[in-house]
Formats: sequence, C-alpha cells, structure tokens
Amino acid sequence: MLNQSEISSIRNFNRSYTKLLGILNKRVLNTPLTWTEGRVLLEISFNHDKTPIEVANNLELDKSYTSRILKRFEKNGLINKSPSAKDSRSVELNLTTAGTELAQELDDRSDQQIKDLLIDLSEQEQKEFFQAMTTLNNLLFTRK
Amino acid sequence: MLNQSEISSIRNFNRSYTKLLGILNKRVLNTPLTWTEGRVLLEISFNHDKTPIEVANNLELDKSYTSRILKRFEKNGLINKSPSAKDSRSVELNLTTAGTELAQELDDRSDQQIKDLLIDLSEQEQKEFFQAMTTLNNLLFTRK
DNA sequence: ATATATAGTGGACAAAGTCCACTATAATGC
DNA sequence: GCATTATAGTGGACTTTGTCCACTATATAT
Repeated sequence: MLNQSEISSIRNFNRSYTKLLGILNKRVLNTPLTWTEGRVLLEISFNHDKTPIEVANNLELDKSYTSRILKRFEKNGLINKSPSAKDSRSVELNLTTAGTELAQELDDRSDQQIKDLLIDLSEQEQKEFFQAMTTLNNLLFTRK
Repeated sequence: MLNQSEISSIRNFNRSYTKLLGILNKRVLNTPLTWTEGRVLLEISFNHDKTPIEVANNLELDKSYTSRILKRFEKNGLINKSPSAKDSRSVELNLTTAGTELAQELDDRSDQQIKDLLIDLSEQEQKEFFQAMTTLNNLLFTRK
C-alpha cells in the first residue's frame, strides 16, 4: 500500500489536473458552446440517428436537461430531429451541415489544445508522457 | 510530435479522468460541504491567519463568492474572523475546533478515496501507478 | 387487456458562480 | 501632507448549469 506522502502526491496531482482539465474544458475557445453542449454535439457526431436518451445516457446527463440542449441546437440549426422508425416515442438526431462544421471545429480545437499542452516537451518527453498516461489509463479504466 | 491516434488517446484519457475526478470531488461524502467549500476549508487549514483574498486567489475563486462562503462558515461555527493587524481592511481567518475537526475529516476521507481507488491493484501495479503519475506531474506541472 | 416501463418535454426550483457597485483603508506619486 | 489610484471585503442582482417532478405518448411484459 502506498504511504502517506505518496497519497498526498496523488491528491496534489489530482488538484493540479482538475484545474488543468477545468481550463481545457471551460467554454471551448471561440465557439458559442459550453463544455456540456460541446460534448453533446460531438456525441451526436459520432454516429447517425442517435436518440436523445442515448445521448443522455452516454454522457450521464439528465434527460430533461438534454432535451433542452437539443431544442436549442435545433433552433440554432445545428441538428435536425426526425421521428424514429423503430420507436415512435423517440426521435433520431442528425447534424446539419452547420452542425457538422461546428463539430469538426470543436474536434480540431480539442486536438490543438493537447498539442499546445505538449509543445514545450521534447520528442523524448512526449513519448514518456504518452507512455505514462497509457499506464494510468490501463490501470484505472481498462480493467474488468 | 504525437500522431492523431495518440492525441485521441490522450483526449480519451482526459474524458475518463474528468469523470473520475468529478465523482471524487462531488459533494464530499457525508459532509455538509460542497467541493468548493471543502477546498476553502482545507485552504484555511493549511496555515494560520490567512485572509479572504488569499483564499480567493489561491483557489481562483471570485472574492464575492468567497466572502459568502466564509460568512456561512462563520455562521456555522467553522471559522472565526479577527481584524488583521497588518491591514485594517482585511481579516484573518482561523478554524474553530469544529472547523479543524471537519477539515481533518475531509482530509482523511480524501486520502481514503485514493486508497479505495487503488485497492484492486497489486503492490507492483500501485508502484507503477505512482511512477506514471509522478512522470505526468513532472512533465506538466513542475517545470519552470 | 391490463399493468408496467420508457422516451421526451416542460415547469419549478436549487446550486454554483459572475458581475457590478459600494465602503473603507492602503499605497503611490508628487 | 494631499490627491490619486489600487486593494480588501461585502452584498445585490443576475446567469449558468443542473436537478426534480409531473405529465403525455408509446412500447413492452404478463
């Protein structure tokens, strides 16, 4: 088991990383979307005909809250809703051209943010960074 | 420079870790404090005679928001405010006995959360985890 | 056919945080 | 020393973000 000093270091890293993620996530640069809205838009972009409930479940959002976001998206011409063929209670969501473009922009910016974050690291350090992150990912998230 | 697949992996890790930190941070178990309130309490516990503005700056909180939290803390008997000797516009913050106890409890719980997180890892894996996190910390936060 | 579960929506509310204006005091530039 | 400018703390008003509940319509299970 890790000792007290190691635990403290982990908590310290978590504090720093919380702050960093907060900065990365906070109002994605130069777009009119909040972080959650951005996640919703990207979620819809991943595949066609996703339903509101799928979006809500995948992102662990309240369905009511999700409904309002989607309504806004529709109003702003980012998505369109069509009645579901399989389930007439439900609707299928798809990005409009404008929505697709915005999703692409978000995606590009998010990539760029990561690149900017690592810009000061040497090639070697970037490899180390990636290795270390992969290790954490495996230990924390990919087991069971 | 990292390639697209590596960038995607990093973004994926960040999403997972955002979620994990969100769970860890969300309403610290069995206490009446929100995450931000917890941070404020711990911040005050770090050393004596901290001023509100120091708390606000250190945690990057709005001073008005901080003021309200502190007012609540005082009302609930967690801290007391005494006029600053150095600057008569300001006050010095100190934990009461109850505040100290609660801060200790928060601290203990936060430690325990980390331990719980790692409980399923072997000794060897915990060492790897710590190593990897230390690497990230060094590369991201401890340079310059 | 009836009971139960689920999808989507909106009203009402709560929590968390921001912005602005104000008072009191401190620090700075002459 | 005096005028100007900056800073600490507070509260009002507001926004953003998210939660909870109730309701309608449809689907699924018995």
